Amino acid sequence: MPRTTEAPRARLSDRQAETVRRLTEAAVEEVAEHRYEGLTVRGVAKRAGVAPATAYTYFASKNHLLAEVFWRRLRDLPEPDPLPGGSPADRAAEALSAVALLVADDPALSAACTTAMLADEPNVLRLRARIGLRVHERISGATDASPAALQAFELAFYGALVQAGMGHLSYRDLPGLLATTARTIFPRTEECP
Amino acid sequence: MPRTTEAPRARLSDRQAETVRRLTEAAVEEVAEHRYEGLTVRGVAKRAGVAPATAYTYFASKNHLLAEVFWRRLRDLPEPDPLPGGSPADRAAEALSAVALLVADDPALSAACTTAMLADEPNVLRLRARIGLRVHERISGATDASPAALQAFELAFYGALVQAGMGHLSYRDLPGLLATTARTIFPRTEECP
DNA sequence: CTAGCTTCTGGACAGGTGTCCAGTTTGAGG
DNA sequence: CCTCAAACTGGACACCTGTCCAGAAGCTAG
Repeated sequence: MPRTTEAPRARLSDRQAETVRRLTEAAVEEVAEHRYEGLTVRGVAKRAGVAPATAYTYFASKNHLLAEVFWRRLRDLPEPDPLPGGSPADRAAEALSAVALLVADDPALSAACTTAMLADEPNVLRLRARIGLRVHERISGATDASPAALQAFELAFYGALVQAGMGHLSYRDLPGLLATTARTIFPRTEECP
Repeated sequence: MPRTTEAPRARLSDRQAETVRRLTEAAVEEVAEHRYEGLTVRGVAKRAGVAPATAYTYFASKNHLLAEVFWRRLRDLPEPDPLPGGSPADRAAEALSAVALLVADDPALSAACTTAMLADEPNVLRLRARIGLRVHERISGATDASPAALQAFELAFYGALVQAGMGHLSYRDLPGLLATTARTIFPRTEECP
């Protein structure tokens, strides 16, 4: 009986996991060439050397596929050091900057992932929940500020991510922006009685 | 020569403006019945008593149509009273709560508008720019806090809107959440020396 | 080696999308 | 009342999407 791995749909055999990996890699390449609009599941399948029907076995749509790309990168992101140097604000900003920069090397990819993540589909929804949880863990692990401050910063993070995904902000500016925002939200809590 | 009105595409005659109005109204009804996924431009056209080709004359896609619905409501929203009672935080929260609640009466509609607003299409992009400008005006008009605080709150607002659009937050909770967030971000500036 | 499962294939399918255009209706100006 | 341009119609079009399934190919246990 074949081994299994964590998977986009359920449990996968090694062979299936490899197919899925090739598909997600091909998706990254396709999006780099054709951007979000130009990417099709059939195109990704072709590039991955796989029949379209096979791709659809694992991914219900291109949004599902791209969301999986983001999720895999986030999953593989090492946890931030627990309480390293710096103020609570800096630690929080750093913890989320890493997430914001996950796909920042390729602008087309980051835009595509953002769009995909926002899709209203069951599979995307499931991935989004996982991602949201991970983000929440990262930020609450990075600082012990008040829940209201944490929530405010988390909201601002998603706002920034969406703005960047829509092209209103550059991904490269996100770390700086998050740092400024964190300093606006967090340190006051300590300074004021 | 017929009068013209501000329009989704360009300048419209009275007759065209009426057609567009009927289409946006029909869209609201359709989305209430069939939700975002079930809405089709052809369905909206039928309900509005108009040929599909006519609908496509004014709206390039269902996202464009739904974004227009949101934009029209925002356009018709009265400006917040300039500096009424309350702290800067309360004023800011109030100014943006009104925006968040624009489509909150119908959950399906609010979700649909959120999804549509995030689409990567030229027409939606144009509307988004207008809406972003309007939001920015509202918040900067409501308080004279520092630019960093304003930006932080604006980001949090969009974050909250997206979370609500994705169903992670209830629209009804947004005003309270925005108030809490505003109080976390703003008043400190004044209270601390 | 082979039986029997798992995985992949390739092509057909129904449905939806946005575009186009020749032809009809509408209504304002003369 | 008539003219004529603006606005709408309806149906055909090419394309894309996700689903399905019968059969081929690949692996693994016996």
